[in-house]
Amino acid sequence: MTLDYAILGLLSWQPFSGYDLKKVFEESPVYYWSGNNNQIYRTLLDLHRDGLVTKEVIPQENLPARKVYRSTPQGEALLRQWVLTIPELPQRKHAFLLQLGWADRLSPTELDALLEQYQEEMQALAVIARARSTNNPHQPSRTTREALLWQAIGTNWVLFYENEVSWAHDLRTQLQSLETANTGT
Amino acid sequence: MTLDYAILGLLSWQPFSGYDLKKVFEESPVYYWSGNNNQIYRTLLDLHRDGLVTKEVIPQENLPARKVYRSTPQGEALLRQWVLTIPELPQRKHAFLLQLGWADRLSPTELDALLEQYQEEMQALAVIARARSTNNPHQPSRTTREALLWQAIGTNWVLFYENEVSWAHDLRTQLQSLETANTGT
DNA sequence: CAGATCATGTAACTGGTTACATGATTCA
DNA sequence: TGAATCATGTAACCAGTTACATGATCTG
Repeated sequence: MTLDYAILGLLSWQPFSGYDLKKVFEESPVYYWSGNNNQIYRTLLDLHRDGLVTKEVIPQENLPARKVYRSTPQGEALLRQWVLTIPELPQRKHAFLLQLGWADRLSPTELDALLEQYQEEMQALAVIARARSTNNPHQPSRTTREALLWQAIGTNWVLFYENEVSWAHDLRTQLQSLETANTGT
Repeated sequence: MTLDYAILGLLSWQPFSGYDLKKVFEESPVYYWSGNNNQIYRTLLDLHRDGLVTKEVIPQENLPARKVYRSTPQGEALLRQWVLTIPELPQRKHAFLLQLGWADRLSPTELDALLEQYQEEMQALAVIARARSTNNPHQPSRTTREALLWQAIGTNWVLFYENEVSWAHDLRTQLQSLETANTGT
């Protein structure tokens, strides 16, 4: 799994509490996980048990104590080791493609409506991704190189969505010309 | 979940046994799942229990009986309903991007090696995807339109990988020019 | 003789999601 | 008054993977 490394990375940059992390996961598209408590709190316990992070308990009046985690040298070492690891292949779960595969039973109008909706959703996500890649507080830029890297990560998401947009657009025009070819005869 | 619809789709096209389906999932990149028995056999039982498919048991000498499934009118109706459903957003699990986010602790050589490897892997997958999109027995083409749709599905995968290739390439040249800018001063 | 292919299936586990629980404080 | 924010955590569940088990037959 990668959630532990994702958290370890963030903690190697800044101290965070579980609650903070949850918000990072919710707000940043790079951290694709559904900001869900369960895993975050449990991984923090694991990381702490393994000596990869330290835990500082900060009591608060009338609120549960904040537990702030920081990475240790062992954590840093493990992180560096992971970063050098051979790259994992990106995985896509593209249910819509399967849906399309059996969409020949739809009328031309129904099919185009489906694709139009998809195209618009992807367009919207591209816009959001572009906006967020420019101003995102959840990414470090301690050096020019690090800023460039995070810039590239943002760009990757933008390109991904834009790719889908133009693909959907192309398919729609292809379908349309096929339609006119059929009726025009 | 979508595995049930994926199977229902295939069965609406051709009769398949669990074993057949397993191979389809293994061989086709569109059906991203790891051709794993457990889920396939269990979904088939579920689909049959719900009257969406029929089961025909074909005894064989010295081999376990083949159980061949076919979709029923109810299955076809449910499939059509699903196909009309609002498109699900594609999900990416891109661990490598996270890895990159913390890769500023690597030397320029280490970092470039990582990206080079990624680029090559994506290039290889693009080639495979392109080859498979042209000759794939696991996709129906009962009409021109259906053939076009499956063609588009294949193209989507190719574009996805090619997109990653050019992204990685761009990033590498950016990093390199940053390097020479630094050392050149 | 070892390993692949045909064909079924089950057990155990990991990863991830949703929903629940507590309880004070602030804001509309 | 109802919802959001701060901050912790647990329970129950679903999806998906790996590995195991059987046993004949074919291929290198």
